[in-house]
Amino acid sequence: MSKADATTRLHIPGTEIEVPADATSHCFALIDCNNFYVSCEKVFDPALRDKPVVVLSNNDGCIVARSNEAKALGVGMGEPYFKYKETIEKNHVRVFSSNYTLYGDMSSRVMSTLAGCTPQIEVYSIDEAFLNLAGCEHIHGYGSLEEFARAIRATVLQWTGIPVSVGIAGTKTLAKLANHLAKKSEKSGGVLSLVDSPYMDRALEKTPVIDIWGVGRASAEKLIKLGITNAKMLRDADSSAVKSRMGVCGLRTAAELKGLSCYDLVDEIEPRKGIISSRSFGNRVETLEALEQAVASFVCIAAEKLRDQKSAAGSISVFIHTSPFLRADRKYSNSTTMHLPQAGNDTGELIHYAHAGLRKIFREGYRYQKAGVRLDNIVPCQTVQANLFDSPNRSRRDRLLKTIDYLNAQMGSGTLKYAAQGHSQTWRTKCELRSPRYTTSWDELAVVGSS
DNA sequence: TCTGGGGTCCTAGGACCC
DNA sequence: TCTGGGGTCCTAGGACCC
Repeated sequence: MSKADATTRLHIPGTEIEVPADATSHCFALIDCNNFYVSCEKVFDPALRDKPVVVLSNNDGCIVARSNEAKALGVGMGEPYFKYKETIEKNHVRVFSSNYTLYGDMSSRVMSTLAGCTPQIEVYSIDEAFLNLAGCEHIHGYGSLEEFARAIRATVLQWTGIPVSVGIAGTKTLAKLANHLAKKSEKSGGVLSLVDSPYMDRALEKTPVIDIWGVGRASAEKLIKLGITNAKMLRDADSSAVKSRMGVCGLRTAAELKGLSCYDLVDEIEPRKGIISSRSFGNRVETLEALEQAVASFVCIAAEKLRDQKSAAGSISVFIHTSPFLRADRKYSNSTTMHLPQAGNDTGELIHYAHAGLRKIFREGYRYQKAGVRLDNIVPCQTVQANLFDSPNRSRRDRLLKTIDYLNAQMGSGTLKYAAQGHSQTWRTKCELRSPRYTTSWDELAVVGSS
């Protein structure tokens, strides 16, 4: 298919990142359930309507969902419960411990409703999905994308009781941004499209960098120091400045804000590359025996998930750490990875290795509050053949470009990652084949070429 | 003249997402 | 006093192999 060819073509000198040839022809919708966990609770108890409600994390430690009424009281997302206890009691906020079985079930109902609306859907998280809306409004006989999106929204609400917001745009990052604005704007009615929108610049201007999908706290701080405070400024920023602060991810985000799609819809569910089962203990755990018991039960959970996805673990990691809120000099953490002689998913065997790892790291520490276990799957490894160069007199840069041509021709898919590694007093080039999504940049090649 | 070059695996940390 | 859990990807350096 021509689309596959376009997405795998390697970087062309002079541009910062590779962008697929059809990057401007997409139409994504991001459907996001409003206050999802709270909305689930409200479905099952209509008396909660218009009441302030919050849902707490495991161990009732943090607030992980808030109704609009609770948000209005200033209750923060991801904040520890005890900080807001007073506000919550004073305002008769209803408090729920999380019920992930219920949320998982409601999520499947929402997702299957959405799947019935369009042929292509990517379930992005428990409460979000990307849809490919290209051409859909005509198939279903609607006059516009927005009209179609409003119909989807009404269907989900009617069939599941869950209110959703819809953002529509040419890239995933812009669809996220549109969704964000749809949630904030009263008059949007929960649907906002930035496709061919005269308000694009204004929408970007209104969005602070921290609210951009892919920009977290660390990058936001760096961008603000550069004077880049909103999405429009990031879109129009100098690429090399963005690259040096945020790496290739930053370049992709900036490209997506320009309307060049770098992230495609992923509609196949890949097996997990690692499985983590970990828990904070309610109280301090200090003996090896207690930790062994905890680790054994975590391994059981992880091994079951492993068998569910029909994988086998090649290694198992165990980690322990004290509360992250202790003073620096009281903190301790340690971890180890045990390699299995043969990949497996037998609980007993995995517990055996996990315990061996735990004993190893326990000797070095003194007090632990958290313990967990992680399984790493065997990941197939892709290889690039060497012996690409026959003429040793060619300049390095020239040879690298030859390599790119060669691999383009040979592999058909996949892209190269280049890095320079100091070795003796000279530079060494490294190239690894990675999955097709990753791209290289001219900057890196230039460093190698000029050294 | 010009220190070799290509490649794998591992570790560890950082950043981001929900 | 009380601060979640499960993920992905990227970067960089080092050891080691032929």
